Order: sequence, then C-alpha cells, then structure tokens
Amino acid sequence: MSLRHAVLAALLDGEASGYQMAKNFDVAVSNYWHALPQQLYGELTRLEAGGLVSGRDVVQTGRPNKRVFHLTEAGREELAAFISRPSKVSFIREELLVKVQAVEGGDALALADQLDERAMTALGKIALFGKLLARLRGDLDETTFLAESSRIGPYLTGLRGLAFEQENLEWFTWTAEVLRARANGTTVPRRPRPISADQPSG
Amino acid sequence: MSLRHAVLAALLDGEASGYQMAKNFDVAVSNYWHALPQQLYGELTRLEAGGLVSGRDVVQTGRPNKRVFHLTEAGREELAAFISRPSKVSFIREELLVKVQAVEGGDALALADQLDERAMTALGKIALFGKLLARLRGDLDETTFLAESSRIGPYLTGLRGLAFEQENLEWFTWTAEVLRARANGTTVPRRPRPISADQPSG
DNA sequence: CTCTCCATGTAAATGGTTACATGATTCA
DNA sequence: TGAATCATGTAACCATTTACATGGAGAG
Repeated sequence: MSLRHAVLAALLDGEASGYQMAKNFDVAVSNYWHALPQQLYGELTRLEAGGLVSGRDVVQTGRPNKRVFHLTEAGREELAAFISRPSKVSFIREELLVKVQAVEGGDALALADQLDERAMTALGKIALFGKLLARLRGDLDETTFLAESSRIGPYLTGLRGLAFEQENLEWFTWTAEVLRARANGTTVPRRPRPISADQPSG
Repeated sequence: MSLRHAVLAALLDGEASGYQMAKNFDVAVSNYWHALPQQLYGELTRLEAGGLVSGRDVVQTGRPNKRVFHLTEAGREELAAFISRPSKVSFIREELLVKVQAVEGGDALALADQLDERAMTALGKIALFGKLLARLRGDLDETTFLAESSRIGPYLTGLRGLAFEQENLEWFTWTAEVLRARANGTTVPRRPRPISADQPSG
C-alpha cells in the first residue's frame, strides 16, 4: 500500500479536502498514481486516526460543508522516512496495449478507432501539463526556477507526465495508422522518431 | 479484471506454462501489465474451468513436470470480443514519482541514489527490448516487417515499451542531476531534449 | 553445502472497484 | 426539467500481495 504516501505527498502543497484531492488524482497526479474518491475518503479517515494528518471543518454557504486536511509533524516524518526507504517496482496497466498485443485475434479497425480516441485524450493531457508547468514556473525560465524554487517536486513530475503523454500521442497515432494501412493494403507509415537503441536490422 | 485477457493475449503466441508466463510478466509484458506467479496459477486454473484455455501435462526428466496451456476456440472468441469492447482507462503506479513529488520533505540525495539505480534498470530493459525487436523483425527492415508479418502485436507493444524505458532513463538521470546540483549549490543541468508543448516561459 | 532455478500451489491479509445513498446549487 | 458540480460516505465484492509450503537438479 502506498496510496497513503501519495496522499501525504499531495498535502505537502497545502491543505485539501477529499473531494479536491479526488480531482487531482484524476488529472495531474494520475500520471503516477490513481485513486477513486471513495478510497481517498477512507484513506484520509485512517490517516487522521493514525495522527499523520489532521482535519478541520469548513462551513460553506451555497454548497455543502467540507473537511480540509493538513499534514501533522508525524505525517511529515513518515513522508521523510518513506523517501529514504527502498522503492517498490512500478507498474503500468494499459488495456489498450494488451489489445494491440493480441490484435491478430480481433478486429484491427475497431482497435484503431480506440487508439485514435486515446490519442485525443493524450492531446488534452499534454495541454493541461503545459499549463501546469507554466503556472509553476511563473515568469522564471526553467533552469532558474529549478535552481531557486523551494518547491520543485510537482514541476519535475509534471515534466515526466508531459513526456509520457507525448509518447502516448505519438505511439497511439502511429499504431492506428499502421493497423489501418495493413487492413487497407496501403503502405505502412514509418515511425515519426527513430529510436537509437533499436538499430535498423539487416 | 483483465489479467484474464493479458493471459489470453500471451497465449496467442503459443502454449506456455504458468512458470514461463510468470517470467514474461516480469520482463517483456511488464510494460503494460504485471502479475505474480501465484496470480497466474490461479487465473490459469479459472480459465481452464471456464473452457477458455486447455492444459496438458508435460513430463520432464531432471526437472519438475509442468502443465502447458493453449487457447481454445472459446478463448479466441473471448479475446476477439475483448478487443472490440471499450477499454478501461490505464494507470501507472510509480513510487519514485511520488517521492520526487514530495522531495522537499525528505533527503534529496538519498532519492537521487534511488533514481540512479532505477536508471540502471531502465538501461537493462532498453537492451532487452532492442534484442526482442531485432529477433521479431528477423532480417526484414521495420516497414517491410510491419507490412508483411502475420504477427505484429508484440513488435508494436515492444516499441512502446522501448520508448517508455528510454524516457525513464532520460528523466531519472536528469532528475538525479538536478537534485544533486541543488544540494551542492552547483548549476542545475538543462533537460536533454526540449518538449514542444512546453514553451520556455517569459 | 549453499544458492539459484525449475515448478506449482494454498491461505490470510490487504487493497481497489462497483454499487448504493443523500442532498443542495447552478447552468442550459 | 434535467444534468453537472460540490461534498461525503457505507457495503459488498473482487483483485492483488505477502507469507508459507514443497522438493529435485545443477552450479560454484
């Protein structure tokens, strides 16, 4: 389990409600972690019971009241300890890749449509990351920002997310073209960027 | 649940034992799906009970006997249906990214060491993908292979895996350098490749 | 003689998803 | 009048991880 630590990490940027965090876990954060609202509500309750976060009620008018949480000293210590512990291996779950792996056993054109759709969502995410990075950077150039800012974590992970989505866009788009070309008997396109480690064979 | 479909997809390339598949799910396949041996043994048992795969015992000398599985007609049909169904959204779980997000709350140099270590494993995976792709391609060039081969799924997903690991290598390496430069007060390095959607601000 | 690889599992515990539940406000 | 947003949860179910269990062969 480490939704726990993803939640603590998110609270480093200041207090937040379960609802707000659920939104973030579906856009920004979703590049390295994913969670549903129900999970966050549960996790925040457990973290508060363990003394790692502490919540206060915020009364609102015209909308439901909410409960915002912030890190406690114990929470910061746990986060620091977590950072220095060895990491578990990462993983990806991507159904579309499973489908491409098995494309010979199904409808390649239907799959190409799904790839196009996913390419569109990648495009949307790229735009969001671009804005996020620009906002964090403010009016500094990147190198100055990275040298001087007291908070660079979200910027660094944002760059990884941006690169990932750009790779997705390229691969989804090109793969859909390859599948259509094979189905239509037209010539398959070349990859947009050659990859060094992978020498053309002969 | 879709370990089920990842297993069926893997069996498109021919029969395999649970043990063999467990190895693949930790190297090749691990770029889009991940599973432990226990899960695979269980899933294969369920799939066989459901008639989607069928197994036979292979008696071996000098090593334990094994049970190899192959797709049934029902299994192929399920795979075809799966490919045309809408896909669930993908997700990544990457503890190291959570740590980078929270780097201000912990030991940046310890984290840089972890990033270096992960960069090394990325390098190893890049080499494996290079070999896998070359093997699949045989003596054809990529475009010809993609146009003419009857089995391109593993090649296409291999390319995505290769690109992913190369992005990992670049980002892990550069991020470790940034963290060390900040800790030492030396100048932070620039990113190796500029990213288009992310205009230098001003 | 110890470690790793081959090969397959069971059981318990933890984690994640799906379905259900509520209710006011704002926008089209 | 219907849908989306804000806001928080419970309960049941399913999936995944961790721990445990076994045992022969070959390499160092």
